[in-house]
Amino acid sequence: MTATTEDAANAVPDHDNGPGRDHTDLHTTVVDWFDAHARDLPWRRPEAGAWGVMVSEFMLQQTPVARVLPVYEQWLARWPRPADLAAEPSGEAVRAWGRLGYPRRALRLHGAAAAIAERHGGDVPGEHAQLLALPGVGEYTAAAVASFAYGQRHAVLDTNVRRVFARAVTGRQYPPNATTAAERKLARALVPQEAALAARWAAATMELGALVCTARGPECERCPIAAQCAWQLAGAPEYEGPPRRTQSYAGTDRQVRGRLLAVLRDSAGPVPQAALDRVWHEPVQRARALDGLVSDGLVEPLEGGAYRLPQT
DNA sequence: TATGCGTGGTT
DNA sequence: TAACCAAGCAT
Repeated sequence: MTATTEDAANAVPDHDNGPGRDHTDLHTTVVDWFDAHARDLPWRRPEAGAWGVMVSEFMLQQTPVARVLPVYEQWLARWPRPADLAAEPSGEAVRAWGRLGYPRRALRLHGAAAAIAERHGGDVPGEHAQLLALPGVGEYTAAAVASFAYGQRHAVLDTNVRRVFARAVTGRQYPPNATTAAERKLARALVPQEAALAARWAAATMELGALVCTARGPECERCPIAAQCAWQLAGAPEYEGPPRRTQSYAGTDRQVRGRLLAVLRDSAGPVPQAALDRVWHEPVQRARALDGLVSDGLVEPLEGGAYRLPQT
């Protein structure tokens, strides 16, 4: 593969990521900051276990911590082990998901629990490859669970870490739209050698991005590495690059799906077609959205035109 | 690689 | 007040 413009644009100076470079001071500074400032989140407590970590990671995919907290607590109380969730219909997972958004995650978490019960004796696997094979688990989540729950050494590259590295190392206000090979390479180069430290580094860099090095209004005065931050040293230049397009929502199928599913979720039994028809005026889009929910396995059609959450 | 996929708080 | 943003994944 030839070097692309993007690769060149995201190249990191040799003095920052040269192979074998020692980043001990950086690791120490960030991890010490984490020890002093980390939030006390339930999935970080020892009693959460690997299942707690996995549940939290699913819920935190694109959903803020504050909204996850109450649902997480109820979820773990009801389904303390993967097999407990696997024993229930997937519709119960969708219902318990509530308004966290992206309800396909609930379906995938249920599927992951079933796979864990069947293939792994009911225990969340510790191997990255086995985690990655579970529904709803991608590169980030596999690395996060292996790192946080099992103390393994992985590059954990989420949106927070990408932003921290973009600023502190690459000198840009924001990372590229899509994760690049250069970002992955940099993340790997910065992982501490020792596994236990690597796991703390992963959590610490994420926390720094979540609390201090935020997307809007970063609080550089509070940042432990502001003095070494490439973006700060460059004078905090504004982001240059393709517009980071924000997703529209109003009037989309997603909005219609959300309304349809809300009715199903809040209803104990089957919902007649007529009740669903009331959530959206435009019949073609309404039917398309409902079809999509059915084909996604989020909704089950019944004889006679009624619908319900899946019973399987 | 670009797109679809929810929801609600913040600026 | 729209736009932005939030621990991504699957296709």
